[in-house]
Amino acid sequence: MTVDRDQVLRAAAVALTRKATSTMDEVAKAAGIGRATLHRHFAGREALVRALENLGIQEFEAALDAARLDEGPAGDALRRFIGEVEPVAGLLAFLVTENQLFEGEEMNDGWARLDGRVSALFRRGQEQGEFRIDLTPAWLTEALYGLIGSAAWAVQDGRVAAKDFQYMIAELLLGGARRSVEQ
Amino acid sequence: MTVDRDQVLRAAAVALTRKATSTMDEVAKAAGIGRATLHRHFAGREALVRALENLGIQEFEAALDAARLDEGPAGDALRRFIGEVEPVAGLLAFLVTENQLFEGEEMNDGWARLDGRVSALFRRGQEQGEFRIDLTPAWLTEALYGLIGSAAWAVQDGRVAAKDFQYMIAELLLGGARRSVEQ
DNA sequence: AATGGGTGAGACATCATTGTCTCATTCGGG
DNA sequence: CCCGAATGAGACAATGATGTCTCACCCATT
Repeated sequence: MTVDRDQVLRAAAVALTRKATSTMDEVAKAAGIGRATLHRHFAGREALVRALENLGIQEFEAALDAARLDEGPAGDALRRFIGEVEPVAGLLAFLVTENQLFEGEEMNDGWARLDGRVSALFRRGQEQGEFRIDLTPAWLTEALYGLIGSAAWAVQDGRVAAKDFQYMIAELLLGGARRSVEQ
Repeated sequence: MTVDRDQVLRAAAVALTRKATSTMDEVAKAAGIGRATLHRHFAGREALVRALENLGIQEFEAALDAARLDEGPAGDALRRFIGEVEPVAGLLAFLVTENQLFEGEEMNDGWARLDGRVSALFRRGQEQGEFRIDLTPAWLTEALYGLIGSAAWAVQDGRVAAKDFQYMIAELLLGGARRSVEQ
């Protein structure tokens, strides 16, 4: 009887990922509940998006933890992270394009923390001689986000196979398109 | 006196790139004209977005032409293209996220044509032994779009320098983050 | 079986945006 | 210099989404 808030959030994430301008009514239907109930759990659309933001940050952080970024070669850590982040890729793509989140001054500082951890991984890779130093950690971080979003979108659209998600992103980000002697 | 339609479109592109949900009133103000005039030139918001789509496709195609994709090494051609596409990167990022464009069946077939030309470049690079073959042309095309969008956003936000736009994208896409013997 | 909390459906007012219209003004070509 | 076309500002109705409320109903607990 009682609605599972977390389940509603995940359904909302799917609906909004598919169409960012979905109405509260569409979100409610996607979650299999009534619009009134949706409003009972989230004061409004704003609150819903904020809750999704928190969920996304939380899962992103969980993926970072599970990937153990500090252990082993930075490239391997990056591969682990991409594998862990795959289930949330669609939600993250939605949140990133929801640029109104980043307009106000009340920007969730969780993003900065996540950016910091990802940047730190790239920096570690550079300091240990594994990554090239002419591409800044900030850019590598942005690029990783962009590739994750692109891959999530391509998989959702059936242009690439879901099973290749981790491989495609990691190989492109680490090795690039150029054929090199190693590999 | 008479409004320059092309100039209005470019102003609209800037406004909508910055905030995808900008109202017609905001777009009009951004273009320095009245809302009534905006409606006189574009029958409605739908028509405006369609016009922007056509503009984006046209400029994208112009960038492809200017880059002479068939000439020389594929990597060099890609670099030229990235340089040429830089001025339209923001508009393209907006159009790609405006996924409602791709819901209806009346999807502008210009996108397929552009995708084809970009994919062909990657395929040529693979056939000539310049690019690795374990990453599909379709994925490399998606990745290129994603990186262009990420870079445009990062530059707009001041996280990376505008002058590095071409270099960052090309180096990452071609060579990847890993340090390799060549380079 | 009785009870109470949570829910779905719908009604309702409110609000923002859109699209259309009018009218005064202004700019440019003849 | 004058006339006409295009513009800006504002009024207006229509539309769609939002947020709130009521009420009947269902299910779980007691």
